[in-house]
Amino acid sequence: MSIPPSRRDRLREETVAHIQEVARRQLVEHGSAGISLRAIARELGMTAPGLYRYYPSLDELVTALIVDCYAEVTAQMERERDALPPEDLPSRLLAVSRAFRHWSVEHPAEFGLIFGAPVPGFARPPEGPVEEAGARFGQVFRDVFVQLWLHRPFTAPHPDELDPRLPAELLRIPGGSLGPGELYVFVACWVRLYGAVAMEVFGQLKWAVEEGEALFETELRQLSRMLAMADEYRPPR
Amino acid sequence: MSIPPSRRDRLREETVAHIQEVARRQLVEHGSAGISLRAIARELGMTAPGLYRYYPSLDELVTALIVDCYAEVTAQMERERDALPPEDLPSRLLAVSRAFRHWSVEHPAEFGLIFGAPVPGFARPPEGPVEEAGARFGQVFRDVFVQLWLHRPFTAPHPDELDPRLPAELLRIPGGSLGPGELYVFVACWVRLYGAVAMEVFGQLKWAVEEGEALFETELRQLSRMLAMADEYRPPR
DNA sequence: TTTACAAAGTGAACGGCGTTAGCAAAGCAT
DNA sequence: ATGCTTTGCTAACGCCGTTCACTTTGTAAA
Repeated sequence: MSIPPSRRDRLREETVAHIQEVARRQLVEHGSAGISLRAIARELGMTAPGLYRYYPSLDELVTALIVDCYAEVTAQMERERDALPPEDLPSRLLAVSRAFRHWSVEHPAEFGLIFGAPVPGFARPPEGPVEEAGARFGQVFRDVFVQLWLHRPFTAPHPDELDPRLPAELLRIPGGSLGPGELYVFVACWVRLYGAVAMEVFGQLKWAVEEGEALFETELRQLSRMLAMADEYRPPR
Repeated sequence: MSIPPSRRDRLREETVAHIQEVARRQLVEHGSAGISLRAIARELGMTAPGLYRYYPSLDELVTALIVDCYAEVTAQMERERDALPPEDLPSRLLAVSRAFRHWSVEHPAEFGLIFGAPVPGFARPPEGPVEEAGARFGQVFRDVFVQLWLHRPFTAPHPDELDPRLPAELLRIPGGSLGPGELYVFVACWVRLYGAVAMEVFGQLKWAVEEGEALFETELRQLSRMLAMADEYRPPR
């Protein structure tokens, strides 16, 4: 099945890695709109049309970058999670949440690319590798959440309290044995974390709080209370 | 103080309105990156350099657009608020929240422009009219929230439960007589609403919920519970 | 080892972009 | 009628993504 990579294949992979690297730096320094094939080629000592041997368009390059970023934040969250004992699920939930925020705050351009407004011209199709990378990302928080509920269930709202359209939708989430009420709590928790991080990264929080971490930690503490793990909340470090 | 507008001044204002109108349409149809001076000029029957008599750069035009959008969503929220009796504060809070979501869902491009990732090249300075428009926008939800607390206070977390850095920061918010705990609840509520709307508009919610309104209404209902107005929650329409 | 083929990269060109500079016409006030 | 300001134009510069035709280079088959 797997053919040993020829010399040319290795060279090609190296070039691809080089291109992504330079593109990533341009993303960081000039924003997603500042990624330019000509500038990348210039920095690599080649010409812009040559890049079309590696990507069919600028959009596809940006898409590859999106997949990369998803994989990066996913890996960081998994790393922080795996540094804690598998049975300490409260700590693991706090860890993946904090890892998400840390990566996002330290990579605002990348965060905007994958979690911000999809640029109409730029790609974001429901099929393909972006969706898969996004699914793998979402799995990390979800898995820890489900494990937490299995080992120490919390009290969730009764399904009657949910919008009548919600339960059917929520049950499509691959959430083990969680009921609609618990699935809503899961989504609501993630919405809160996403909201806090997005507002901080996008600079929408400065009117209220300069130090994003202070708000985020308070949110985590309140979330812990909601998940019946208030006693297990610990400040970071 | 106010000089009657001369004929030329009127013409100028009309041209400015025209430009913004066309630019807005381009924003809607092609995204913020698709706004082009040349295309605007083409549609207006003039040439691109002529536009520089009205805006010093494309960035400034986009900035003007941002201010416009802020004013628009603000006005819509105020309109929905004022359609309800001043003493019915729970209904007013629900109304401004729903108005925020409705405007955002129906104007995704505009939402991305004002609430999404700031494009590095594009403007978003802390001074100037953008900040003012943003402040006026935030005031709407905040005013209703403060009024609600004054007339029917809810129980907020004790300041000890907040991150130690938070109270000092929160007390800078012009929030009447609210204490740190109540101010945190205010910010947390807004973060939840913002998070739910941003995820819906940015398409980050589809893995969980197709119908954004269902989640949003459930959030509103849970928020109502938190604000001791659970009995006053009513589904929309 | 020669030959055929595929891959990688180039230069030229097209149309689009924001922006600047210099210039002509029109409007306004004196 | 004279000056000045405002408005808009053309031309140009340097970017950009993308396509096309071409050369060079590496690989594999004969």
